[in-house]
Order: sequence, then structure tokens, then C-alpha cells
Amino acid sequence: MENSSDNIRSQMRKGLLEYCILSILARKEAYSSAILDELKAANMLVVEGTLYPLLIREKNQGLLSYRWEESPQGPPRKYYCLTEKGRAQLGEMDAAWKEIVESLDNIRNKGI
Amino acid sequence: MENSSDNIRSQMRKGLLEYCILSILARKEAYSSAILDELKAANMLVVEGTLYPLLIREKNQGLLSYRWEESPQGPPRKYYCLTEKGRAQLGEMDAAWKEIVESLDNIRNKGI
DNA sequence: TTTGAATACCTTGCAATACAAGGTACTGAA
DNA sequence: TTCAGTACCTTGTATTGCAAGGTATTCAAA
Repeated sequence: MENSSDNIRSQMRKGLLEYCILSILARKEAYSSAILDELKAANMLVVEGTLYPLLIREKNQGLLSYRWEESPQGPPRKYYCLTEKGRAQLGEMDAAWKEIVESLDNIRNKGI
Repeated sequence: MENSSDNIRSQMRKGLLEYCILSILARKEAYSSAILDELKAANMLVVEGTLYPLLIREKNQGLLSYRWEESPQGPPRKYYCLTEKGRAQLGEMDAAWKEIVESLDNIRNKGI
């Protein structure tokens, strides 16, 4: 096993990536590498092999759409943006996240 | 697919159960059904088939220990409590959780 | 012109998690 | 002795995230 702290963090991040991605795309459209950079900057570390299938999944669910755009250097980029459905789901996720934070606060600090 | 909100919540809860269980046992020892009830009360809904393997896993990692105790009615109960190692890990999880909440807050509200 | 570096896309196979749906076993009362 | 209630546990499956690959485009340097 690698670093135990890393394990703990990565385990806790599970299930939150979809929320992160919709949040990032709610601000502005972006292509995969840019999303990756934002996640890394926020310490929600991810690798390509995680991100690509996730984006494809969200696109297939109708939460995202994309368009191709030429890059100043290298191959064209796939710019993703939120659909109406994606925005609706992001709203639900906001509520769910708020509840979870409250639940954990309750469980952790109850009776102190 | 069942209720979409339920799906979202259950997805987000992933990876947080271990933290919840250590938190509950940090207050007082408890047996499985009591833990289950606390999790349900906190809206961190879980079923037996999830909880038992998790407890066994944490026990095997040395985070928990248990003792048998006679029940006023029915079969004996397995009372779990935190070990020293479990307490240490709970401390690390507190830090990890705090960071994750901050990260998500950053991602969600950046630039508002 | 062709080779390489940088960028960007994507897939496959694996390990771990949580769940659904079962099963076993002890106790006391009907 | 049978049944309801309580408590334990297992097996099989879907999903997630990761590691480790692969393909394709562009441009610059050899």
C-alpha cells in the first residue's frame, strides 16, 4: 500500500467527481485537459483514464454536449458544456451535497 | 432507474461510510444494528449487506475490535469499538474530509 | 522528408465499493 | 414444537476509479 493518507483521500473523493465536473462546466465550457487541470488545482486529483469515461457517460446521459474546436497547436479539442438537463442535475447535486455535509457534521460532532 | 435523487445521493455517499462508522464508534461502542440505526437516522442510508463486510474489513485492518455480549432477547451481539489505530485513522479522516469540503466549495463557488 | 516532441483523444483490464437477495442461528412466547 | 423477532453473515452483480496502455494530429528540427 502506498501512502495511507492518500488512500483515505482518494476513497473519500469517490462519487464526487461527477459533481465536480458539472460544477466546472457550469462556469464555462472546457475541454478535457483543462478540466483535468482544474481538478488537480483543487486537489481533486484525477487521471485521464478516469475522466474520459466519465465525460462520455455524462454525455450519454444527456447532461453534457460537446463541439469540436481547432487547437492552436496539436489535434482538435472537444469542448464540453452543460445541457439543460445537466443544469437541473447540478441543482439536485447541490442539494444532495448540502445534506451530506450536514449528515456528516451530525454524525461526527453529535453530543459534543 | 429508480428515483434520480436517490441515485445522486447514494453515489455521493460512496467512500464516506467508513468515516461515518469510525465517527459513531468514537462516541461509544455499538453493535451492528445500532450502527445501522444511527446511519439511517443521519440519512446515510445503508443496508446490512453493506455494513457487515465493512465492519469486518475495518476489523481486519486493525481499526476496530469487538467483544460478544449477551442480548436481553435473541442471539448475542457483537459490540465493536475503536482501537488506537482506529482513532488515529479517524484523525486523518477528519483532515481529509475538511480538505474535500473546502475543495468542493472552491470548485462550486469559484468566481462568484 | 522523416523523425520526434507535444498535445489530445480513447480503451482495456483490474480492484474496491455498495447493494440486492439470499442464508444461518439463537431466544422466548404462543 | 413451531413461529416471530433478533442478530449474525455470504454470494453475485453493477458501478466506479485507476493503471497502463494505444491512436491520431500538428509543428519544428534534423
